[in-house]
This record gives sequence, structure tokens and C-alpha cells, in this order.
Amino acid sequence: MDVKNQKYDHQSIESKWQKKWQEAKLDETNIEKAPKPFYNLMMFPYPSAEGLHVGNMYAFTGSDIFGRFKRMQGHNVFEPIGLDGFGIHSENFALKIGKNPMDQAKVSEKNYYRQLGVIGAMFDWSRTVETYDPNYYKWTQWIFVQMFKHGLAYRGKAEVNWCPSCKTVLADEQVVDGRCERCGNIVEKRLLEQWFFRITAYAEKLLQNTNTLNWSEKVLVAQRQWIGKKEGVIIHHKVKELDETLDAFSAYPAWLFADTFLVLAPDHPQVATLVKGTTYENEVLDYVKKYKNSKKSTRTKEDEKEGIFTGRYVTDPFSGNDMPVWLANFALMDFGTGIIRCSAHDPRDFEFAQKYKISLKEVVDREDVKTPVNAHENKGVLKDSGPFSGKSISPKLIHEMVEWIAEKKIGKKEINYHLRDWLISRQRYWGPPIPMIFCEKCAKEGKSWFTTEEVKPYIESIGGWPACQRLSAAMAGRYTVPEKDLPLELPYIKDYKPGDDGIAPLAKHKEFYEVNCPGCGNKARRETDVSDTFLDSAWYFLRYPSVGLDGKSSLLRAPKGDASRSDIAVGGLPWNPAITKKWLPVDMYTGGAEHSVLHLMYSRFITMALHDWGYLDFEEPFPNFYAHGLVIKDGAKMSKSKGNVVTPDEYIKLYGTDALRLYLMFMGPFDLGGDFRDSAMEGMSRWVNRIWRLRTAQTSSEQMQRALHKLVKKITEDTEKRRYNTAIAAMMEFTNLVSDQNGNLTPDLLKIFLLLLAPYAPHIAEELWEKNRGAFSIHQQPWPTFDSKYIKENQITIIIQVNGKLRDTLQVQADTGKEKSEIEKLAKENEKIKKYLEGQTVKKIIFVPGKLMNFVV
RNA sequence: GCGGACGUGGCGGAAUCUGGUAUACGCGCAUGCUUGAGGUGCAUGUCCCGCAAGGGGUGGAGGUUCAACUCCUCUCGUCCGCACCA
Repeated sequence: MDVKNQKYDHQSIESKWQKKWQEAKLDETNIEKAPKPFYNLMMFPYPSAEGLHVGNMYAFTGSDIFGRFKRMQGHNVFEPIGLDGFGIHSENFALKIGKNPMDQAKVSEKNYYRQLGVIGAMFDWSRTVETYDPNYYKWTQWIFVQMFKHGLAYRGKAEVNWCPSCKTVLADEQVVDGRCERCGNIVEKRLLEQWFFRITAYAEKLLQNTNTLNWSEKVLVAQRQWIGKKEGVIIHHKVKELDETLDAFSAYPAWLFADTFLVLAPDHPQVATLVKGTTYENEVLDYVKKYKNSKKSTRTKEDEKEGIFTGRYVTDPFSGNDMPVWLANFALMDFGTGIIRCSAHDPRDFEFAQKYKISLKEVVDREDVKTPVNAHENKGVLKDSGPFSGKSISPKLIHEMVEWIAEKKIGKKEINYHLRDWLISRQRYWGPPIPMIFCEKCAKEGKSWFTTEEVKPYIESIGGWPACQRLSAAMAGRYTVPEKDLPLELPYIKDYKPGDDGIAPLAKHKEFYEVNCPGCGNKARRETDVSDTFLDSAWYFLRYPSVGLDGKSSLLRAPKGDASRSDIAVGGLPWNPAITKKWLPVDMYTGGAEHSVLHLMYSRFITMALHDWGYLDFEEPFPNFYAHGLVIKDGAKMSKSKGNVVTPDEYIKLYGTDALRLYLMFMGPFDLGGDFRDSAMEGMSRWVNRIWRLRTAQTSSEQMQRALHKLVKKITEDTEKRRYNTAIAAMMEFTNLVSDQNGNLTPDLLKIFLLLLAPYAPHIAEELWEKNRGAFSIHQQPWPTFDSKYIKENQITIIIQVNGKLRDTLQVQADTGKEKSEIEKLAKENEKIKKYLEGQTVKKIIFVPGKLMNFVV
């Protein structure tokens, strides 16, 4: 017998079915009519390389198996795909290969979509989203406009990362330990005026809602950590000989009695006032100049301990003593008030005090600081071990201290968040131009969009006139590009490279930025920065179900104008409200934990804002989120520099899509990732061929029937919980059994097995389904059910232990296994057991019906 | 420093949620068969010590329990996130 002829020809069979499925529009969801919508979403890829990475395929396969499973369970599954191709990732790749990002986008799109087309996922190709499509970013700009109109977008000064060698602005993610990811040079900070989104306004809601989300725990923890809520107090300090108050923040109020000096951040706005006219003035200002805006990453160890006395003292409201005021660069303007009360408790403060010979207080026992009064009387300095105490102070004591402090009017309660406002502007080319206009004339006259007639409908939503006037003053001269003029298209330019001066490429194009002011009609200047790529991906899930419903969808794959769809035309919104109500929020979201903080936080923020403005009826876009693991290669992280990046293409060609899908899912638990090894890949290819060679017979043994029903139960449970690795192992066990029994399997039973296999290996399942006269398509069949009468064993194994150690097992009828006396009799007759019980007194017998008996002697 | 996850054969990993036959499934390896050879395919074996009977064994030390990979305490180690955070 020639085995070669029996080899599964994956290439022709897989492409045959891919074509048939496409022709049958098997994966195109009837968005309008679906009775049981299930929105199965996965994070769309950002093209930052030639093509798809095996890590992408890993994520998509894990998500797709779930989608296919849900479809067979009777849900109308919508599984969309698109490209997050606008922004810095794609731009950097284009720059690297010396191409215009706009040209490269088309090449990448073709490549990615070709690859995504052969990974066996049930993508609905009639509704793709590309973030660089003007019909998409029209609405990204629309969101920016709404943000501005609702007072959530503002201008402010901010530091940006600047690499002096690459002569470019870098995103935070591109700065690793203070150095440029690409060239290794130390990154500088430059203070520039930027656009921000006021995400901090939602800090509390973003935090509170984490309790309602069904997400992987580690992602929720990361989100809470990122928001970083800290409750504490602000203590007011009167400066001696000056009419000035210094406010310091503390999260550990039990220490406050121990503090002996104050430290300000070098860039604190009150520094100049403090030192004005003192003998220390010049020295301090030199210090400020040196350390202003310096971050840990750009400083040396010695710098960290540098400080300077301001020549001023404040009165400690707790003790009435004088406290010297110092400047030191370990105080950050970013946190709290930029002023620290310092004591011997903190190792950093302690070292600083030692160096500059600042007096400290004695340390007393923890027992003395159990209440605010105790703490006060003892001038309570905590002692745990040596001069430094841990920060483990009970929340109850903190609460009492805060109340006490508020009562004595020494300070006030304060909640501090680590979350910062979202810096949204980029001095780059490849992104949606920020749809704003600045008019100098209007600015001088104090006019802005907030003073126009158009503003009235929005007044209420931003809290009435006072808020509006405040915004008006801060936003003088600012107008949005009129909504009817959106999209504000990104022009094709030749000088798209980021400038060595930190100026956006579009700022060199008069024809782009010269516009008339929407307010006064005079010459004004259009914004030339583009928005952050995270804004593009913060709302794409809202778009997918509505793609095509406005008749002018995605550039490349727009459904041809369909008159029957005119009744649900979108009109003035990025999405169709009825469709959105039907399909959102997303039923299941799958993605990597690595960028789950930023992307998921921003998406939640945008959704909450849209909800508050009345555009959406839900606050949380992803009630269910599953974080998958990372694929590594031969024990090491995949990276271009190591040259160990696996591309799905070669493996699909060699072993087939199904084998690769199965292998990826078999490597390890889906939430933990796995190690990609070529030899193991071959093993999976062998199994696919074994499935191909499975033979059927006229009859099946009862054992086979039982095994199959158990398998149905196992695969159903494992797939639901996404334990794909153990599900595949169970299927392997089943095929091993079939081989052992020489193909003792009827076609009907084989077909049930194929149904279980279908979500995992869609092509071979379909082919074998057809060969066994199953009706097209296997993927539209209902998920099989099991009969519990086949699950119950009639022969069971009873474990016999002596003192908890396994000594023998008994094979008995299921009924017998429940009878204690019966089992005891059998066990005591057992030769092996007899040996262990001989000459011993049985003190106790533990019996678990149907499972085990344990003799305690 | 704070927070989280994890630690099981030569390797990836099962069993941990719900305490009850530790190492399922796969890789690798070994031997044999098939084959002109390589490959493929098939069969058998594969935690450790021991001829066997038996004994030991899930990073380490304790504890709870009739029984612990599983639960608890401590400890060591690895990985991830946050961090001059007051």
C-alpha cells in the first residue's frame, strides 16, 4: 500500500474550501436581520512590518475558534477584521524602508489582507475598517470635534520625547529606560504646547467600572494601577516672613508628626516667589535651571541626591516648629502638589537629611500610633526596623487621621490619581489632521468657538455659562473645522519625514494650513499636528457593524450601492443607532495583554464620553475581554533583531492552515502563550494526516460510542473556557482509540467527531464532512450534544488505599462501587490489600462512593 | 519598594477551580518492523532508585487532613506590570 497517496493534500483542499466559503458568503453576517447577534471581536493588527506575525495568527485563531463554536451553537456571529494602519507604527515602518506612508499603506493592506485571508478565520470581508481611510478618519476627527465642544479637549504645555540623533519626536512607548529605542541615544524632553484629552475627568468612573467587567484579572489590576487612585491629605504651611502658603500632599498621614523639613520640586511655580530677594536667590535659580523637568532616566545617581536650601522656613502646623524649605529633584511636579513633607521614615528623605545635616526626629514604637491622638501626643514616628518604617499603615488609621486633620483645619482631604491627561497631538505626518483652526485676531479679542451662536446647544452639557466662559478664555481664538467640512483629508506630500525642529510636516505646507477663520472670516491657521494613533483604535469597534450601511464605506471593499439599505442610512453619525443598539457592546473581545492598558483605557474613556453626550446607551464597550498569552520561539521572545520572527506563510505552505492553527492552540494554555518549535509543529502535521486516514466501519463498539459522547462533553466545556490545548489533546486521544480499535467507527459517529473538530480545523473538517455525505456546510451545523447515559460508566475503578497510599484498584460495576460494605468485603479479600492489613487494627475506613476506600491503620 | 502570575520528566505541558490512581496529549529519545536509502508509516518502551518485592518523587521548610501538585504559613527562584508616587 502506498502511503504517500494517502497524504492529506492541504494546499488544494484548503484553497478549494476558502473559495467555496467565499462564494457562498458563509461568513458574511446579516447585520440587520440577525436574530441572535454575537459580536466576536479581536484586536485588529497594526501593520508595522512586511506582513503578519505568527503572534497575530495565534490571537486570531484563538478568537476565531470561539466565534466558530458560538456560530455552531446557534448565534449569529459577526467576526470583523480591519487594519490599524494610521499612526506611528506604520509610519516608522514606511520611513525605515524609505517609502511614503501613504503609498506603503496600500502595499501593507494588500499583504495583510492576503495573509489574513488564508488563516482560516471566519472574517466578514464585506465590512472591513482601515483607520487611514478618509471615510473612517472623518469620524475620528468628528470625535475630536465633540471632545473640544464638550470641554474635554484643551491646549496645554507638555514635555515631548525628542531624540537628538534621530531628530524626531518619539512616542512614550518608543522610549526605553530614557533612551531611544532605535539608536540608543538619551532622549531629551522638550516643552511644547500640545492638545490633550481630559481623560482625568473620568478617572473615578474608569476605576469604579472595573468592578463590573468580566476581564482577565491581570488586565483589571493593570488598569487600576494605571489610574492609581491615592487618598490622602493636603497640609497647608505658612511661610515665615512671606504672605505665602505651601501645600504638601501626603498619602500616609500617620507619618506627618515625624516630618521635619519640606522639599519642593525644582520646577514648582512658587520657587521664584520664595527666593526673591534672599541671599540664596541666584544659587537656587541656577539649581532650578539645571534640574528643571529632569526625569530620573536622564539623571545620574549623584544628581538624585542633589538639593538646595531656599533660605525660607515654614511653620509646622502639627508641632509649631520651624521647618526648613529645600528644593530637591526627587520631588516631582507630576505627583501630588509638587511639595513633600519629609521625615526619617522614608529612606530617600533620610539619606537626604543626613547629607545636608537636616535634623530628624526620634523613632518610637508602632503601638504608640494607634490613633490620631496617640500619634499626636507621641509626635508619632513609627518604628518597624531601624529608622525606616514600612508603609503598611491600616486604612482605618489613615481615615481617622484625615478626619482629624480636616477637623483641626490643618489641611484637607485630597484624592490624587496617577492617571494623566491624554496627550493627543503628534508632530508627525501619518495620522488624522487635528480638525482645529486658530485665529490670532479672535484670540486677541477673546473670541472663540465658545462665543459663537453654535455653542448654545452645548452649554448645558458642559455645565452652563461659567464653565463655558472659562473654556472660552483658555481657548481664545480656537475653532473647530466645521463638521460639514470633514473629513479634513491628509494631503499627499513629499516631505513627510519628521522635522529636526519638532515641527510637524504639514506645518511646511501653506496650502494646507492657510484658511479663513470660521468666526471672523479673516486669515487663520489650521492645526498642523495629527492625532495619536490610539485615538484611531479607540472607537473602531463602534464602526464595524455599521460599515456599508451609509453607502460609502471602506475604500477597498465597499459594498456596491445597495438601494435596499437606504432605510438605515447613517446620516450624521459614525454609526447606525439601531444597528449599534442591536450589536453593541461587544460580546467577546480578545487581545494581547501587552497593550491592554492604553488601548482599553482609551476605548473605555471614549465610549463613556459618547455615552454621556447621548450617542451611546452603554458605558463600557467590552464587558467581556480575554487576554491571550504571548508566543515565543524556542524559548526566546521573537524579535527582528534576533531574527527569530516566525511568519505564518511558510508554515501554512508547508503544513497547511489547519495544522498550524491546531499547533498554535496546542502549544500551551491560550492565556499563557507558548513556545513555537518546528519539531512540535511536525507532530501536529502528523496528527492531521492521521485524521485524514481515519477509517469508518459498519458498526461501532459501545466503548467507541461512550468515548465519543464523553468527547462531546469535554470539547464543549473546554472550548467554552478556551482550554484549547486540552481540547485538542482529548481529540487526539479519541483518534488514538479509533486506531487501536482498527477503525471501529461508523460514519455517523465520525461526523460527530468532525463537528467537534470544525472550529479548530475548519478545512479538513469540511472536506471529510463532504466525503461522508454531510450537507454543506459543516460550519452551519448545530453543535453536537451528548447523551448522559453514555457518559456514565457501568464499569468503574475503585481506588484502595492504606493510610492514604495507593495499594490497589478494583474494577467493579457502577452500582457495586456505591456500596460501602461490598467494597470493603472485596478489598479485604484482595491479596495485596490483605498483606497491608495483616496484623493491623483498622481504626477507620474512609469511603468515597464510586471513587475510593482508604483504610487507616 | 508596591502589585500580579508562575515553579510538575530531557522539552511544551496535563491533573490545581471542585484535595482522592501525579506526569494525559504532543515533542524528543531508544529498540524493532516497513522501505533500495533518506523520509514517511507502524509497533513497543521512556519520572528516579531497584533483578524483584518495594521505595522515593510536583523548587525548599513547616502545617491542616484519613488523603496535598492542589488548601494554609514561611522561604527560595523565574517572569510580567507600576514606580524618585511623598
